[in-house]
Formats: sequence, structure tokens, C-alpha cells
Amino acid sequence: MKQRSVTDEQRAAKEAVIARAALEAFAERGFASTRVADVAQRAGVAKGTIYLYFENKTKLFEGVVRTHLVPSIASLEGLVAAHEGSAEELLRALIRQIYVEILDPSRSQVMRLLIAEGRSFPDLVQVYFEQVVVRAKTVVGAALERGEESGEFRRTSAKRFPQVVIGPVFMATMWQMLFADHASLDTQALCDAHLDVLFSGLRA
Amino acid sequence: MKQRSVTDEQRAAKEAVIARAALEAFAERGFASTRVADVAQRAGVAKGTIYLYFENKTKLFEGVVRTHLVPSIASLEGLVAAHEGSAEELLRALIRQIYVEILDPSRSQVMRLLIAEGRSFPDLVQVYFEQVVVRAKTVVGAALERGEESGEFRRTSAKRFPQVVIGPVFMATMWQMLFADHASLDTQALCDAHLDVLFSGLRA
Amino acid sequence: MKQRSVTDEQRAAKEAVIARAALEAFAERGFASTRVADVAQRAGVAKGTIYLYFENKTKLFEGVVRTHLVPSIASLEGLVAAHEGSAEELLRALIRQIYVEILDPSRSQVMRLLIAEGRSFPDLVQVYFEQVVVRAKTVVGAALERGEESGEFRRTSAKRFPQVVIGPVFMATMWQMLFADHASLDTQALCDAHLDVLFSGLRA
Amino acid sequence: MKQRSVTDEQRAAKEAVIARAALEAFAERGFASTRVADVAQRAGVAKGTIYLYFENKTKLFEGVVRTHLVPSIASLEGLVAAHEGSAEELLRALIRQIYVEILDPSRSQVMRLLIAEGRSFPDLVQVYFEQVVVRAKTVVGAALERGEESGEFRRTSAKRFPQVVIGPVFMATMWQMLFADHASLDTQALCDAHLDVLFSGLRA
DNA sequence: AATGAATGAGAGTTCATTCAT
DNA sequence: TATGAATGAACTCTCATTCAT
Repeated sequence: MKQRSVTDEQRAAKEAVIARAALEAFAERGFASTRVADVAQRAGVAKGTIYLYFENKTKLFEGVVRTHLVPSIASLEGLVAAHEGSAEELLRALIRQIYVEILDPSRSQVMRLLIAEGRSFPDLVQVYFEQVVVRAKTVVGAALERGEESGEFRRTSAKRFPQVVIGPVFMATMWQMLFADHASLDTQALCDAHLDVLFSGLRA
Repeated sequence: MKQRSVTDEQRAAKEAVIARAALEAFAERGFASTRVADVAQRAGVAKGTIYLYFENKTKLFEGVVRTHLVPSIASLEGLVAAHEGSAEELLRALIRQIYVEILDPSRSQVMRLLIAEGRSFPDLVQVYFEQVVVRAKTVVGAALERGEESGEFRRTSAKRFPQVVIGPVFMATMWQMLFADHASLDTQALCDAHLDVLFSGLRA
Repeated sequence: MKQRSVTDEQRAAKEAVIARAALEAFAERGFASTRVADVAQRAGVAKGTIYLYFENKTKLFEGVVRTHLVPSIASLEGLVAAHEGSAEELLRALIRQIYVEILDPSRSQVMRLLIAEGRSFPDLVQVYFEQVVVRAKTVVGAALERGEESGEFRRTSAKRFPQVVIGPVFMATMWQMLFADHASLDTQALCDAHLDVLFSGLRA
Repeated sequence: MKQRSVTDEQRAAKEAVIARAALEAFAERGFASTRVADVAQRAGVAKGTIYLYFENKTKLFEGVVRTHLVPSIASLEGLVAAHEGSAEELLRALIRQIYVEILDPSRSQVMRLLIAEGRSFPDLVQVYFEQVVVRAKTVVGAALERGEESGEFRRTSAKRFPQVVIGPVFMATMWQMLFADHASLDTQALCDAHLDVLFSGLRA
């Protein structure tokens, strides 16, 4: 048992190494242009070893993306569940947290990969939609709802369209990935500007 | 002369047919996964014919993207130059127009392609940045500035970050491309919600 | 009639232009690497025009080689038939003429082409063998025979192997084609040395 | 160490198999007409395997030719260095050895390839010129010189033109490659006739 | 379990040949 | 008769995947 468990740990560890290498490689070159040999080299293993951990290149991609998909939303949901103060405070905290999460390189790389390869991986898109997008939308929607209920926020149709609230965060991520070389954003200042305009716009 | 002009026209026409087919194919599958033969079939020509119009697959991609890159900003700049009413009216008109432009399939497909393949085509990214992004940013920034000057808008740092204003439009586009199958957006309603929140947030 | 004859002349003239262009192109790049479009450009006609004069690329090659194959031997045969002086004088004249003929660029290019492409064009090799090689061998053999009969030359087996007599000429041609850039031969001096050694070797 | 050395041997062995197959294929069809798949089939490996040993088709050709280029001259140079008898004996031995070397199929095939493809591979021609031609010329020239110095040979300009001495050997090779089917040479008898005429011509 | 040599399907590209003009 | 745009077969080269070691 102990023996096996050690082996399992080792296996999981190497799988993680490969997955990390794969994410970087895919993010850098896209799915089709990434060679399995590249991933192997980055991971410091031989080409054939990849196939001991992942069935094929497609499964490798799916595995890697899935791995990096889910974990971030729970913390947002936790914020909402735990929060006891004003709706504005809650929404501010949420948005700031979203900025943090989404600007994390491996998270934004996954988003980029989904935008790039989504057409070829509809299952991944669906998982992402259900596990991330819908939940994030729900969380933000709930905060907006709470603010309207409490009378803090005007009644707007924003709660039906949390995209209005999230849009700038999303755009900032894409901007950084594409244009950081040309004009890097001061995301902290952008976040402040975003919150300033947003809450002026929402307040009753 | 007439003869030649007809030939040139024909050439341009066929080049356009190929370019259109290529845009669709690249948008659907990405650069690397798109086979030249696919583009040919879509365009209704033989594989070899592509090479009479484009030097190679890379040049085809660049050509197609470049073709669809530029044209939309001039109309926005025209709006600003011609506008005589309030800053709010101007900005509303601008944003509505951006929604229209950006949601146009060929325009949004090009954006998606740039996000997907930008790492491999830095020149294209640069052109897009200079010809589209900077100009759009300038236009929106100018409208915000005008509103602050006239006292219509509060003094916020939004004018330094037009991304706050544009973000929702951008997100709507990406949403439609990725999630239209799962939950298509009512972009008209979203635009209204966006403008509602935005101008409440901006007004002095 | 006149009309037709003029047309025929024109046809023959253009065919000759194409053939000349083809010879140059083939000599420069070999059969497989020569593009029909290259020949057309050299000849100053359009690609399709070639096919009005030659059935296909292979026939073009065969035609061109055949055209340049035959004409040179008759003059040698004429020399032998007409000669009345000593066998040495005859053989000297023959060899000098062979130097002249064989070093002519178009003739040596044809030889090179046959060496290069012979395996793929056995018919051409056969024609060359029968129309050129055998006849040249016969001519030289006859001169040697005549010298032995007259007592001018020792009886050697050279008459069975005119290659011994011709070899240096042949080698000089190949040398010039391959090594002219590195060390061009003084073919006149080489011819003199050749004749010097040869006739000292042959004389009774 | 042992392990690695076995691997190296295996690698070298397979490379040699491929090189041999390639030489045959190129000799038979020329560079451009030879398909990499043909070489692979001859070598009994898959198409892709060729590329594990040679960068591309051109490098394969160059490698193969280079491999078969050099080795033969050293033995001739050895003959000259070691010889102690008469110049005639030396030159006879040299020429007989040249007949042996040059008529060896792989050697003559390489010569044919250089004649055929030299225009496209000037580097190979240069190597051949420097490593083979110049050295052979020097060796033969030295033997001639020695004969003149010792008073065995007349003073002729043959020593400036060893082509006069080598020509028949060279021609015999080409003859065999092109015309063996039509009239195979008795190279032994030709060599005898050659030496007979040559030394009668050279003797003082 | 790990390796990396070997495989061969598949892609980009070229070019001999055709044919509408 | 002459053109050159169009075709598609055939080629080189790559790379996901397998498998003997």
C-alpha cells in the first residue's frame, strides 16, 4: 500500500511536470504548432514518456486545459457566501479578486487557448462555460442582485449582463497578452478607474 | 488598356474569393490546422491556384488578416470629427458603432485569429495595434476628454483607460464566438445595459 | 504553296529558337531540373507555345539532343575519303578536327547531357552510339589501318582501340566543362602534346 | 561507453546502408529524378528514416558523393613514394592502378554524377578537383618528370598535360557506363594497347 | 518505467500539361 | 497561332505515434 502510494505520488508528480510543460508550449505556439517533442524537452523527459501519461496529443491538450480550468471560481463563490458587509464592498472584492485570478499567466493562457482552439475542442469550451463562465456570471450577478435588493444599487439590467461588469477585466487580460510589448497596461490603475466608473454608474 | 484592366479586375476578384475562403477556413480551424487544400476547396479552385495569388500559406494568412484589419476605424474617427452635439451623444454613437463593427463576423474572426496566432505573427499584431487599437483608443479617449472639458462627465481616469469603456463590447464579441451555442447574447440589450451603467457612472 | 512554304519556314525558325533555348537550359540544369517555363522564357515565347512545337518535355529533350547529335561526323568521313597524303597527315587532320568539333560548346553540352541522362534515354544513347561513336571510331580506325598498311605506323592494337587515340580529346572536353573555373586548359597546347606523344608512339 | 559505442556503430552501419542505396539510386536516375522514397526502399528503411541520418536530399547527395570521392588517390601517391625502379615501371604501375580504381563501379558512378550534376553542386566539384584531380595530375606528372630526369623519356610537354596520359582511361570508364550494352570494352586489352602506344611515344 | 529510433500518413509546394480566350 | 491561368499529380519533408530495448 505504502509502496503503491509512493508510486502514485511519483506518477502524479511527473504528470504535473509534463502538464506544466505542455501548458507553456501550447500557450506559446498553439495546439497544432506545438510538437510533442517540444513538450517532452521542456518537461525533461523523452518523447515516448509523454505517451505513458497521456493517451495522445489531443488528450494531453484536454488534460492540461481541464487541469487549469476549474480551481479559481470556488474562491469567488466563497467570498460571496462569507461576505457580510455591503454589496458594494462585496462586488469590489469580487472584481479585485477576478483581476488577480484572470491576470495570472497560466489562467490567461488557458483563456487564450480556448479562444484559439475552441472550435476544435467544443467539449472543453462546454466545460469551461459550465464550470467557469456560468459560475462567475452567477457570482457577479448575485452581488449585483444583492445590491439592488438592499437598495445600494439602482435597478439596472446589469444583473442580467454581468459582462458589463466583467468586460474591462477580460479586455485587460487580452491586452496584456497581445500588446504588453507595445504598451503594457498599469492594471492596478485600470482596476481603480474601472471600479470608480462602475460604482458611480451603479449607485442608487 | 481596357484589356489589361479587365484582367486586373478578374485577378482582384479571384484573389478576393480566395481571401474570403481563407478567412473562413483560418477562423474555423486556426492557421496551422487549416490545409491549403481546404481553402482551395472553399474557394472553388484547385490547390495550385492558391499559389498563383499568394506566395505561400503564411503570406496568405498575413494577406487575409491585413485585408480585414484596417477599414473600420476611419468611420469612428469620422464620427468624432463631424459630431457637434453633446459628448454623451458622441460617445453613445461611438460605442454603438463599435458594437456594430466589432460584432461583424469577419471583423471578430480577425480579432480571434490575432489572439490565437499573434505569437507567431508579431508583425500583424503590431499593424493591428497601430492601425486599429491605438486609433480606437484615441477616438474613445477624445470623446471622454471632450465630455470632461464640457463639464458633462466627472473627471475620472477613464480617459487614460478607454478599455474600461470598450471592455464590455470586446467581451461580447468573444462571448458570441465561443458561447453562442450555449447561451447567445442579446447584444442589443447588453449594449443598452452597458450604456446605462456607463453614463450613470460618468455623469458629473 | 508559297504561303504554306513561308509558314513552314516560320515554323521551322521558331522551332529552332526553342530548341536552342532548350539545349542551353538542359545543359545548365539537367533534364529534370529544367522547367519548361525556363525554356519558354529563354526562347521568348509563352509556356504553352512550347507544346505547339514539341509534344512534351521528354520529346523536347529528345528532339533537341537528336538535332545536335549527327552533323559533325560527316566532315570527318569526308576528310578520310578525300585525303591523298600520308596517313600521319590524315590522322593529324582528323584529330585536330575532332578537337575543334568536340570542344564546340553545343556539341560538348550534348555529350554531357548524354552522360548525365543516358540511363533515362537509352534510345538517344543508341542513336548517338550508332550515328556518332561508331562512325568516329571507324574513321579513326581507318586512318590507323591505312598507316599500318602503308608501313608508316607500327602494327599495334591501337586500331582496335581508337579510344586510345581519342581519349585525350574527350577528356579535355569534360575537363573544360567541369574545371574551366578552377584551371582552364590550353587546348591548343594540349593538342600539340597529344599529337607529339601519339605519333612518336605510333611511328614504325 | 560500450553501450554508446555499439550505438555509434549501429548508426554508422545504417548510414552506410543508406549511403550505398543512395549512390545507386542517384547513379541510375540522377539527382533530381531520384525520389527519396526510392532510396529508402533500396535501403530497406522507411522514408522518414532517411531524414534521421541526412538533413535533406541535397545533403544526402553531397554526403554520398563526398564519401566516395577521396579514398583512391592515396594509393597512387603511395606507389610513387615507394617506387625504386625505372620511371616506365612506375608509370605503368600507376596507369594500371588508375584503370583498376576508375573502373570500379562506385568510383565511376561518382564521376558520372559529378559530370551530370556539377553545375548544381560547385562545392563538390571543387572538392573533387582538389582532392582527386589535382592530386592524380600531380602524381602522373611526377612520374613523367622522373622519366625525363632519368633520361628514360623524351622531353615532351606531356608532363604539363597528364590528360594526354590519362585520357584513354577516362574515356574507357565513360564508354563502359554508356555503351557497355552496345559494345562492351575489353579494358584489359585496351590498357595494353594504351601502354604500348604511350611508351613507344614517350621513350627517348 | 523510460527511451528514442523508426514509421508512414499527411501537409506544403512545384511544375508539366491543358485549354479557354 | 499564341497565351498564361488553371489544374492536380507527385514530390520533399515533418511529426504523432509505436515498440524493441
